[in-house]
Amino acid sequence: MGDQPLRSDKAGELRVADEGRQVRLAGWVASRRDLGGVYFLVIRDASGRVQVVIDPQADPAAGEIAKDLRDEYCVAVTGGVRRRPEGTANPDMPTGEIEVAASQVTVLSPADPLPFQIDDRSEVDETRRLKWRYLDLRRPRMAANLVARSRGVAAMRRSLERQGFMEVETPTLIRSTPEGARDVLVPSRLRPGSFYALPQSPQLFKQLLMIGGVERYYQIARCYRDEDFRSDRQLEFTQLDIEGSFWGRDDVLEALEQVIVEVLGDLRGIHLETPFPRLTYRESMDRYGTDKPDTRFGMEIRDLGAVFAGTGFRAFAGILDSGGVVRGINAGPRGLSRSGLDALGEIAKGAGAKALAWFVVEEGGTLRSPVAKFLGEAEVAGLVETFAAVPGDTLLVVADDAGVVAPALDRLRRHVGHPDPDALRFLWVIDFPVFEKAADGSLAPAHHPFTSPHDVDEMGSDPEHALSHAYDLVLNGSELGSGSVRIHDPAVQRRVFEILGIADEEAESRFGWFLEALRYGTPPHAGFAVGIDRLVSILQGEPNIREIIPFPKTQTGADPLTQAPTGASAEQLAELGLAVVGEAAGEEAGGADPAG
RNA sequence: GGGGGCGUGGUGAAGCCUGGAGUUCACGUCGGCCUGUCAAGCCGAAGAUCGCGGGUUCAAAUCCCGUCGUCCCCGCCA
Repeated sequence: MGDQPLRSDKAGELRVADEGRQVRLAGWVASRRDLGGVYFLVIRDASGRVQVVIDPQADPAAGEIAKDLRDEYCVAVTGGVRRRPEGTANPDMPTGEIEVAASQVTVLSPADPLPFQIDDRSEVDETRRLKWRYLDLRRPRMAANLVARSRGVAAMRRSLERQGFMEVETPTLIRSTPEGARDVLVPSRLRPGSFYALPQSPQLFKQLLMIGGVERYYQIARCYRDEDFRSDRQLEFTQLDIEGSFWGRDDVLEALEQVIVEVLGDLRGIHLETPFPRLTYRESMDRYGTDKPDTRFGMEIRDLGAVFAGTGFRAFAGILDSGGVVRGINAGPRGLSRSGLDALGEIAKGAGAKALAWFVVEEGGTLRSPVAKFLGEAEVAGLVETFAAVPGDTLLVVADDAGVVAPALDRLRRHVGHPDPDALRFLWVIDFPVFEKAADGSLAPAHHPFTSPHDVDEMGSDPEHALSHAYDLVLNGSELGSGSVRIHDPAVQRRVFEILGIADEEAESRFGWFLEALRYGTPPHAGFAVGIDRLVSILQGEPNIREIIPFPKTQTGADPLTQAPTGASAEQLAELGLAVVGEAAGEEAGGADPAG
């Protein structure tokens, strides 16, 4: 050994062209087959795997070591590359034409019996995978996901560097600006009783960079939001954050389209057509009932107001008279039983609708439905025509306030739709409203208060209809990210705070440092942030972002591997001027490392 | 905060509804045989407080209550 390099070649890269070469491999024992007079090993490293043959007759020493090898031993192998004997090539392996005849085998590090097998043959309980995540990362699925993530991020950097962006880091210990999501707080030792927050996004810092003359900024930014977990949400996650000066919305969208094209070219080997479709928020709500439509399938929402204008069906008439809407989708040929249709009704109710009216189109254009008897001939014909329905189609109709009908039809549509799992439908949703209506009917800001409204006067006079320069990127029904044109005029910013009900003094105390910055010649600027975990998880066909994160946390914020979070020692708490009180105080702070 | 699913040798599953001896299957582990295998094969063995606590019962993996862990969804995520 000594000065000799541990490895001369990567296991997965050996080919027939290497025949006759002496090579030195290092990797893990992926499998060992003992045929009684000859051993076959499969050696795996990050590049792939290759078969190694050990002949104890020719090499008694190597044979002795091979006898004791077990799965996942870390080993070094020296030997000659040779073509496999006639008829023994393995077409399923890229290295299947050759094998390495070992002359020397060294155990670099033995391995205990494994808590689960290193292959993708069976689903292993996720908590177990996370507890031994370093072993899970050796499995093909996770290894491939790490590679995909790395290549995706590299493609983003490549595209942005080519477009003249500069990567700048922003702090992760920042002032808390309690808006939106809950902050993750970090206590300060030097100022006991004071706290930093971890950034929910680099929002204000990237705007300061614009004021600082950076003009084209990007960052692969870790973000923290202390809200409940979902399959697409973790306590910490990663965004591609970008911002540009002297820029408008279309500049942002076009720059990002180039980034996405670069990523897809690398990860999927396809060239996406640009520009991506753009829907206004209004259009998206009308056609799909959501601001993140899955356009991999049709079933668009149709408005039936004209069909039922003056209807004798009192349920519909009453709703239309009081300003509600009657809308529906053609769910296509479902062949559903009564109970299946009732189950759809439950889905609609679960989304807030009072009822679902279903119609099955029969031969001759008549409708089978509990409410068919209330409808006139013209209404039946109108329904069939509006949905371009053919016999066998199931029509699902909801009548209520528009704000109730949209989510109900959205949920129904997603439930009955059959999206092509291989399709990738990127689109932009633009012109979001400034405010969205909460469940209780009150108006709440839909975006952060630095988002530029189309017209700040309209924002004050007609808040319900005011639009903002905010936009989202959507892929296959998932929100990948959002951005906006920012306010660069301090006067406008003050008006916006005012309209949002944030008093001058409050704005001053929370954001004074930022408002002052706006006063020193702020360039018009706009930007965006893309959820990298979400993007890669969809491209990898993974059901959740934990598969894309090397060391994720469980739904309760725990890490099964390290057991984080833990309590803190009395010494740590004392230094920080903190005391644990209430129920939490009863729990043992045993996990803390007193040596800290 | 709410609704739902899951928890059975090291791993994955079946068993649970309809209670009756820790029963079954595949993988892994350990030992033996085997000189061209590649999810090697064949033979044999070991390995479990059925997540935990309580209750019902003559009897609980199974039924009930609680609890812990985990996953999915609603709320929440400017």
